Amino acid sequence: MSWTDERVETLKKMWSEGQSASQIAKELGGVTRNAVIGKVHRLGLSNRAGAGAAPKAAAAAAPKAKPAKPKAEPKAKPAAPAAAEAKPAEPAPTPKSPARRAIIPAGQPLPPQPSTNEIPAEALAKVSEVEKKAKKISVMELTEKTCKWPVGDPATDDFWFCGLPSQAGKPYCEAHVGVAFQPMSSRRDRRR
DNA sequence: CCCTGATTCGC
DNA sequence: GCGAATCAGG
Repeated sequence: MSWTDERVETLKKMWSEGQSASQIAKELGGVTRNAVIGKVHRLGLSNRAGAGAAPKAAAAAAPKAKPAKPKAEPKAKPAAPAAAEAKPAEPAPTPKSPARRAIIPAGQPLPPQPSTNEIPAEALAKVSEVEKKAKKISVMELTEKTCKWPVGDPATDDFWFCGLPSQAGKPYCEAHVGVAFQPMSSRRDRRR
């Protein structure tokens, strides 16, 4: 398979939508997630741009020597130029917030329950976006791999669980993890 | 072990 | 340019 305009278009679209590389690969067919990621990088959209892309520009290119075990001596580490600008006003963070009363019946552990604290508009937007395509599964269908974020009022039939694929070890999907946990300041970090 | 994206490097 | 292999991490 080759990267036709159409396929690239789909790739861009899905990537900016937050789809994972494997999902995109599956959708396109004929390619692996590696191929997708590789293409994403070559296209220069490794960073999920599109909307609230925080301009984390000029990352200090630590002039540290890497004593590690270099397979091959790289020529240099050209710190990315990172021309970050274009800051489209973040669309209003979803005023769509019907009176949500206590979710979760009588459970004790309930990490979520936003509204009290300020959650990044981006995170909220992400959640509402996710809730639209949530699988809406019942409690019976929850597994180790499904997001267990409850939505709606348990007292009504308008209650379901997100059900989207959760990260290993985490009870929620990426989006819900974002609003469930405050300390999400440990991300975006150049490895190696 | 499941998954994620990131990077390298032979092709 | 491509993507498998590899790596780093949740």
